[in-house]
Amino acid sequence: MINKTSQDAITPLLPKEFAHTIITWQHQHGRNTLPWQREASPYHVLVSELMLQQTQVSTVIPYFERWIKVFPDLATLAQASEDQVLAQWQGLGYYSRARNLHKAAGYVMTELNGQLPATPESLREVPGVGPYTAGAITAFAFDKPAAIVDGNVKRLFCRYFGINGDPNSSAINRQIWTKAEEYKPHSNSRQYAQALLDLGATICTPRNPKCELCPLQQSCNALATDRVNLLPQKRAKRTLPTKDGYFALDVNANGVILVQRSANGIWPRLWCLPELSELPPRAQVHGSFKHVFSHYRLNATVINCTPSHATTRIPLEALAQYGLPAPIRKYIHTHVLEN
DNA sequence: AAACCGTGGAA
DNA sequence: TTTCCAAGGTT
Repeated sequence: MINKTSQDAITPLLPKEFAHTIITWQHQHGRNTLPWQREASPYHVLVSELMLQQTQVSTVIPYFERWIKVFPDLATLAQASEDQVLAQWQGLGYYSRARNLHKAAGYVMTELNGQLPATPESLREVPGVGPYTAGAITAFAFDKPAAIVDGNVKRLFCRYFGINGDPNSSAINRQIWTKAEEYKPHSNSRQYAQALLDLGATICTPRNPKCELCPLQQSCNALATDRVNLLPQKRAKRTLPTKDGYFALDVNANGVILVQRSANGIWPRLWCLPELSELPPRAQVHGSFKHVFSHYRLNATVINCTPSHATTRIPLEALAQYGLPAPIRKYIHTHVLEN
C-alpha cells in the first residue's frame, strides 16, 4: 500500500498547488470530448447541466444530441410547447427539470435579452439552477472562477480533507462549500471544474477507488489514514414503501386512450394510461408491471376498460410525439404493439 | 429540514 | 437479487 503511517504527516496541498496538480492530470486523463464540450456555449452548458442533475453522463449523451437538434438555441426552446419539450425529455426522469429548462429559456429571452448571466448569483435566479448548477455554468460556459459542489466533489473533498460526518447535513455541506470556495483558482476555471468532476467520476469513485492512479494520493487524508472506504460517511439506507396502482387500457384500431397528468406528483404533465383510484369490481386484468421510483415502489395492474372521463385517443404511430413515462411506454410496446 | 421528484447502470 | 447512487433543485 501507499499509505503513510502517521496521520500528522498528511497536510493538504495549498489551493494553488492543488489546482495545478489536478489541472495537469485533467489535461492527460480527463474527459475532453463530451458533446457539450465541443461547443461550450452558455446554452449548451445550460442544457447539459440540467440534464446531468442526478443523471449519469452516458445516459445524458443521446438525449443531449437529440435536444440540440430539435431546440438548437434558447429562442427555439422558448417558443416550443410544453408537450414538445416533454416529448424530448421522456425517459430521462425528474421531469420538473424539463419544465424548469423550458421556463429558463423563457426567462432568459424575456428578462435577460437572451443572454445567460455569467455570475453564480445571477444564475441562481434562473429556474432549475441551484447552487451547484450556477457554479458549473459560470465555470464551464464562461471560464470564470466559481465553486462547484456536486456528489463528486463531496466525495473527493471528504476523503482528501478527511471530513467526517454526513455530507448531506447542513453543517458538513457548508464545510465542503467553504473548501470549494477556498480552493477555486482564479484562472483555468473551466478545466479546474472539469478536473474535479473527472477525478470523482473516474478515480475517486464511490466503490473501489483507483488511489494508485490518483494525482492527489500523496496528500490525501483518507488514504493516509486508511479510511478511503469509510469516507464519505454513508447515509442511512432507506426501505422504500410499496404502492399499488391501477391503469386503464383502452386500445383499438384508432389508437390508445391517454390522459395528461397534473402538474403535481409523479410524472407531471406526461401522457399516461388513465389511472384508477382502485381496482374496479370484476376487472379484466390485461397485465401488470413493477417500477421503482426514488422514493417508492409501484406495483401496477393494467385493466381492460373504457375510462369514464378520458377522451384523447392517440394513434399508435403518433406515440413518439408525446411524453410518456418510461414504464408506461415499455408496457405499451411489449404488451400492445407486439400483438 | 426533510420529503418529493425517475431511471438505469454497475457491482 | 439487492444495493447504491448519478454534473441536484424545489417546496
